Amino acid sequence: MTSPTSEPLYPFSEIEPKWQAYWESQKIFQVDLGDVRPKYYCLVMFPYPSAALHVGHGRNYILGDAVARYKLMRGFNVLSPMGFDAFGLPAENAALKTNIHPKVSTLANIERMKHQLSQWGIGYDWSREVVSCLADYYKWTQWIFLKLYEKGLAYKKQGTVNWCSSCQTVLANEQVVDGRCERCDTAVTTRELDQWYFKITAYGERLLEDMKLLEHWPERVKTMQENWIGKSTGVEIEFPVEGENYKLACYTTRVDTIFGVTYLVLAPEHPKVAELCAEIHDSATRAAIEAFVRKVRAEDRIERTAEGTAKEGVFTGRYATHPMNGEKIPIWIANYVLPEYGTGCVMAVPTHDERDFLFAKKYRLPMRMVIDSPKGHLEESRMKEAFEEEGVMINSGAFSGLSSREAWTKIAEFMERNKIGKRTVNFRLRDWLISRQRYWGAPIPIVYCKTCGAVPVPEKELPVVLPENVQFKPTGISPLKDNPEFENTKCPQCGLPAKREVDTMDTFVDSSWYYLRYISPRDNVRAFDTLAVNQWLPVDQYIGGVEHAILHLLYSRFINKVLFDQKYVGFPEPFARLFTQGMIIKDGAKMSKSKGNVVSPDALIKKFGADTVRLYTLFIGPPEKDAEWSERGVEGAYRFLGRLWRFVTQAHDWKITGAGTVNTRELKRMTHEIIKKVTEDLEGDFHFNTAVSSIMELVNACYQFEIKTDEDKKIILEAAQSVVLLSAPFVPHIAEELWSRLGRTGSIFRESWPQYSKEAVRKEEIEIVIQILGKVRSRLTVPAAISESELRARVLDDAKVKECTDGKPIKKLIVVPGKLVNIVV
RNA sequence: GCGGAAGUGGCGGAACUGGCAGACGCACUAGAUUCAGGGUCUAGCGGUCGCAAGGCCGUGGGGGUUCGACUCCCCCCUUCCGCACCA
Repeated sequence: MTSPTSEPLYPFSEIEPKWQAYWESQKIFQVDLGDVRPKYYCLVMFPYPSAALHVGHGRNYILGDAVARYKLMRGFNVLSPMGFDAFGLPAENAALKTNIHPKVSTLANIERMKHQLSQWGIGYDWSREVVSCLADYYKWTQWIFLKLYEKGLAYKKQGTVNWCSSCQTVLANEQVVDGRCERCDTAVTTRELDQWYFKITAYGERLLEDMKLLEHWPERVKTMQENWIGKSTGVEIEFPVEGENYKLACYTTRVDTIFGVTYLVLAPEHPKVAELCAEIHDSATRAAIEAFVRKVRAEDRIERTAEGTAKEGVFTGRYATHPMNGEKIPIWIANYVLPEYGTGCVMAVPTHDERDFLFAKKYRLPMRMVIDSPKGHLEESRMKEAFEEEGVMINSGAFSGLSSREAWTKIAEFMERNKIGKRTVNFRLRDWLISRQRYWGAPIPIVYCKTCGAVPVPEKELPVVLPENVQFKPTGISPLKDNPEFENTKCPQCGLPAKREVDTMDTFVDSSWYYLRYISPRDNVRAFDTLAVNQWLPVDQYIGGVEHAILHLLYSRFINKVLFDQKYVGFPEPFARLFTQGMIIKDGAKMSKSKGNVVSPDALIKKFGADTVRLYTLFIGPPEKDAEWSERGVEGAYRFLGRLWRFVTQAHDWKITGAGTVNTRELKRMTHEIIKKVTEDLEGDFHFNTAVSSIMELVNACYQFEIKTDEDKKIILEAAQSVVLLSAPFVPHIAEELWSRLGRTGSIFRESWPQYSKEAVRKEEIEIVIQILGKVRSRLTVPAAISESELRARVLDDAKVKECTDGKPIKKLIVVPGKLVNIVV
């Protein structure tokens, strides 16, 4: 353990504040949007302003900063902005305990975070800071709402919604994780409420389709979005109801099993349930059905939709007609059919659907096999589970004998010709519920007028300012309801007294467009400047946590597409490249205050300096993977920086006196080799961990060098300069300091990234591995330019080869140029 | 169940397009330093047999392709993540 009283390995505590102040005074990160250099928009997901950052949060900012600094040195005009996703529940909940207004605590947290970020040496263009809870920002969030409203993409409807009893507000589907509130982990219940939605379902197809454009997004994120959107292709089939003049529509993806339908099932919420039951004259049966419907509707949504939940149902006493064979099909109501997916009515095929199988077994409903397994015929009476695979059609009229796959299309076509059904597409994606019954959010810009109805607040009257003097105790009704000054207004259309919408918007609306605002953050006539935005976006590199794979990233893509359709932006996707970094784990768990495993950066920075924390964070492992934080590892990084410091200062004074095991030519070659390696690591998927290890190798090699000639001085200086330049994006403070100690003036971030010379990288002599039957038996050092025939001769002449082959005939000699020779005997 | 990612020393992890497995770091061992500690430097560090030279085994398991497999193919096991009664 490094003792706190020991001398520092290098004067980090002096140089770090010095260079941080220098960067600020030199405006290194302030961007002139009109600069001639090619643009590079490097964006780190803006954080919620929490009280204190830990090293896990740090990884995010350090990665982004390393990318930004690297691109700066590559000659790009780099935009690296930062802001705060400042509305939201935590501040409001804290306020209930501390009595400090959310605005006050949020702004204080922002200041503290900014201080921490600057201590880390993270460079941003702070002149572009956006704070989503300030009126000059949320004014435009409200404007976005109006843009959706104009196109019918924001609407209000009564429906079953997720309710968190602890947060006292509704939640979007995306915010319910395993049946629990994403924020507070309380089990989510349901309520019937009249709420505002964004019609994201209208964009389901395009959100899916345009994933083709997201070449540089992680596969897992794309897969998660794909699953969430949940597109399925099937057929909607109409079943005439006996004794009625209407039909029940069923959605199925397995139209090939149509001849196996032995009953229909309605969701208890299906609109036709009441109508069907009204015709039932037996009052006891009717009462039983009504009781069942009431019971299921009252059930907890989450429990009801869990897979293991027992299937229950009642027979309605009514029948439908099978559209293909005219059979009489009983109509049931059951808990396992969901009202919101498909048509809320399912054609049941017990033989080929496991859920229908279980239900049919329980209620002794008939089954009919219509697809034979390729492995042999199955008897309905002996089946233990449904056969859900493909096979050969049987008992299916004219379609018998076809493969089920073939029959699928033929039956669908037949149905379309005969107007029985039509092919349709279904999505699992639901509309985005954006109303929240809490205080700390952007008010929804709608006014309710007795004569005009719901009227959008005109753009000119934005922002609808969130009043500050509000009792925001959560009651399940928006606290703004208790503020007559806010609620009472005049109808923008007729001027008569009217009431404002009192709900606020989901904070994910705030964060779904902030990346546009950074381009013209102080513009008070429009949300963003289309021309400038089209120049600067899509974002070249977006960096953030994978926890936003669905929520924020799907919402942003959606909002961007809405703006694209209205020609406010000229690009269909907002983020060209996405990088999702892994979590930092401590003692096997994610860092959190409640677990008490939080590693605070403040003490570490004090003890080892920010560069050490940065270096270790980058070196800890592949940035996209989770990694376990280790204090020992931090010390290793610190020791390396000490070694780097000593090396560069000694190299400058020509004091390198290593054992001389690395010669002049070799050191030059290594220098260029490592410039190449580090550059490739950064150009690829941010392999910072291997980039750092390469730099370590070069420093190690330099310590093996001995300066004897003037040429040696030149070479060691080149190595030293290269090491400093290459490490600058990772450890900017020490790099600046060493750069200046090497006699250079000005910021190292105004320097160009080093270029390697192909000439210097080339080896004159190479070591060839000699394998016999794939096993390494010998090595041979030969000139790099050696001809193959010459190499063969040298190999066969090798003493070790002669010994191992021992007169055995050589069957084959495989030569991999520049690498190895394998001898087959 | 479906989908995704992964499995390499005591640990974190390297390994280009099939070509020397274990780079770099941590931990550890021994030694050096007028050496309390820390720091620094030198050497060692997958397993196993051997005094050594060297041999054999080794990238979750089992098969296969190949002159050659951590890498490609087939089967299986395990872990993590996402979705999940979506018809």
